[in-house]
Amino acid sequence: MAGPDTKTTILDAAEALFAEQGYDAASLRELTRRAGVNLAAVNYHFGGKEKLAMAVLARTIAPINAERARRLEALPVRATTADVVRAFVEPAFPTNANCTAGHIAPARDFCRMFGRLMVDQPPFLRLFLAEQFRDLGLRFEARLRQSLPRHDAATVWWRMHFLAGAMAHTLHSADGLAHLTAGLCDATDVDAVVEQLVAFAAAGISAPPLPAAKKRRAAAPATERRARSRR
Amino acid sequence: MAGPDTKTTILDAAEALFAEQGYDAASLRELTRRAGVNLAAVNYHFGGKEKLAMAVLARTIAPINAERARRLEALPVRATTADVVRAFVEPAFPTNANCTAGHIAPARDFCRMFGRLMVDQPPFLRLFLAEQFRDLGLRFEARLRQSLPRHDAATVWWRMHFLAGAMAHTLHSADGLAHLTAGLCDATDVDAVVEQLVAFAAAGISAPPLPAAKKRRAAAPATERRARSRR
DNA sequence: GTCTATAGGGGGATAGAC
DNA sequence: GTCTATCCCCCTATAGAC
Repeated sequence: MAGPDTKTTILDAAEALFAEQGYDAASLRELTRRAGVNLAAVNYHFGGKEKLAMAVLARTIAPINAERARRLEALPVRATTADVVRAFVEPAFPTNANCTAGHIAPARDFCRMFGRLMVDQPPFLRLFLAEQFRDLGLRFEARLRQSLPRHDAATVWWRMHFLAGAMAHTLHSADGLAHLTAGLCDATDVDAVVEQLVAFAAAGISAPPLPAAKKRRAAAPATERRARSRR
Repeated sequence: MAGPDTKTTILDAAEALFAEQGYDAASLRELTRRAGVNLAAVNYHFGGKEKLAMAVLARTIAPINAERARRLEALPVRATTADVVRAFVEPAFPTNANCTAGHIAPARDFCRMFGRLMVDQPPFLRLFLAEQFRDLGLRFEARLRQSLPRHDAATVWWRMHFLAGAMAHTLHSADGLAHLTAGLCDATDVDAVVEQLVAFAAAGISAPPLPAAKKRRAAAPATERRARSRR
């Protein structure tokens, strides 16, 4: 009998089902059927569907954020932007190193679940995730600005936002890209994906800040574009 | 009576409701209640909830993709990466120019709807969106590689994928960032947001391709790695 | 702790009158 | 084209036996 306890069994099944279908479309009936536990067990152990979703997320987020904080602390004073980005991105992916180091369970489906629920928008999930990330976000913003002294805060926040979107999309549907490109892009090589994302985001965040947008006029004279901009 | 026909009324209400709640959570009952039309009208005019969602998306995507194709054609031979990125990004946002040019109706809520349904994952939506984007994706990939002759195809596809994630996240929840930063980032200045996204993505896509990753050291002392940076 | 049974409330779709 | 009424499905949550 390979038997983790009921609570863990439910968490594992919820992770897989939320990954596939998102919060709203996933039903407790299918979940408990797959897990081989009774329907009522979810309410007994977690107190409802919403609390189950938060428990699933917390189980994944807590060790990831702890690792992010640890790496952030460990960065040298003059760390590059790429170092800071890596400290944020790498702990969220099941790389070989993360799996052997143990702070991520390799077999689980947390990856797609995480990316999926990050963009799912039931109000309680928005609030829960915002709360989980607020402190860490502030610390990363500060670190990024250390490495990019000429960047203003708003620019750094916008670019962190872009990174979050790229990361969520990659966590959740990298296999979609593999399919679209007929295997040219290999989503199973997690280490390579992380390297790509870090390189992309570090370069994007490091891009020169926009000229204060007062009379912004985009750079190159393409055939015809940008009649003007206001403000 | 300022009266668009029933079909348009339903499309507008669906756009708003899908934007708020996503496909699964939105119900036809609430939708028809808000629109002030009868519940049965949805099935009469569209043939079901799935077909309604595709109609809502098609109404938004068709003019956006037409504009993208037009701008892509109009690019000079030696267009920069930023030009190509801009041709992809700008038509999807309700900038002042797009609204006055008329290919986007400014008052509508297509922005959040589009970003929301782009990451929603009912199978029929995945297929529908993939079909809508395949051709255009191929043309953008070709153009990007023209501007970046040293980039291999897989690298360009990965970075287009990151751009898609950043764009979807921005379309759907830019206001979340405005809230998180207490107004420091202004999501209502669409032109500025587009400039930020173009600058970020152009720099990210232009980053040097990774060294072939043959013997990338995936392992390293797991406890304390990455003391240094590569460049 | 675990199960069965059921309460109680949606949901999408459709038939048929108007 | 539009409306009412209804079918039949599935959902979450809970009460109460074991």
